[in-house]
Amino acid sequence: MVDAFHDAETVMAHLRALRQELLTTSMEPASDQARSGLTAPQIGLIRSLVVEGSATVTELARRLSLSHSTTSGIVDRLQARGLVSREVDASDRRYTRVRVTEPVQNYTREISQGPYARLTCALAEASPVERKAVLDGLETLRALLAR
Amino acid sequence: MVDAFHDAETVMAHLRALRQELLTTSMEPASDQARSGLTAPQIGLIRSLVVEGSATVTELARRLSLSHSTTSGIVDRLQARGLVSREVDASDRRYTRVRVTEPVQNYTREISQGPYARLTCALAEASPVERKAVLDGLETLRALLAR
DNA sequence: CCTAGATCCGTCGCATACGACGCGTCGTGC
DNA sequence: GCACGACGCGTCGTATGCGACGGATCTAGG
Repeated sequence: MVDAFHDAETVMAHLRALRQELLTTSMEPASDQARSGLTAPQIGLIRSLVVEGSATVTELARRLSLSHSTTSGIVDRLQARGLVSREVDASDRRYTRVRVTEPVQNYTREISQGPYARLTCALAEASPVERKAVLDGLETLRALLAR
Repeated sequence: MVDAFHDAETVMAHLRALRQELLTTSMEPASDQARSGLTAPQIGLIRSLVVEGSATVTELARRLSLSHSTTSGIVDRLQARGLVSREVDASDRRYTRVRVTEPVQNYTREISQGPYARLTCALAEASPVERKAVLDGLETLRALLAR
């Protein structure tokens, strides 16, 4: 039991540090993201629209594992910049389809290597054993919490 | 290298989901935290003060792996509730020592099993192999990013 | 003594992130 | 037809989280 407590602290410290490195500090200097002034969540949302197609706000929230209100706020700011658009569905007026505007559609293909360049590079240089350890660890942790 | 890209998406999805489950939704129904109305970061800060002793704002930020401004904000809200106090150091007036107020000092000992009860329980029920997988995975991921 | 640098702190603006609430819209049952 | 629940959406209030800035304070060098 004492070990579990200590391990919990260790896990939380790891997760906090990872979050900082990947979600907020994920933008490398002189990268596309830094130049465009977009944040990681914003790029993730645009990428989802380009790769998986346009969707409603609730669908986007599900894709990004975010709440509906958070997603709505991100769409707000992207819409204010003219990067995405909202259109009310004609057949069912409850739905609002979110689309990427045309100029972005093309540009995004170039940077579509993803907002997680830092993480992607790190994983590319990792050995198969290391990669497996990372994925197994995260899957195991989530499985433990789901019990 | 396409694999690295796919793995990066998987890792990010895991981290997002874990963050939601542990950092924000970590408060179980009818737990001490839910009753007190405190958030996980707030409890973590108080716990650090009780377990590791009073400290300055910068020291607290280092302990919690947070930025100084974020930590200052958390202290602000705890101070507004009368749970912690700020005292200017007499010898060096630049420093502000943050302390837990007396009523909290005693109460906190009871709930000092940690704000991560959910995670602690999950780890306690995990097999040694599972625990090792979790810790190895997180350590490997951080080592990869530090390269 | 006193200027320069270093250090700590608080604050600001912004972007996430959540739950709760209310509004409009669609289907269903009466 | 029509009330009523279900659903999607936007908004509000609040908390976290960051970088950047400026103010106050100590310390070292002249």
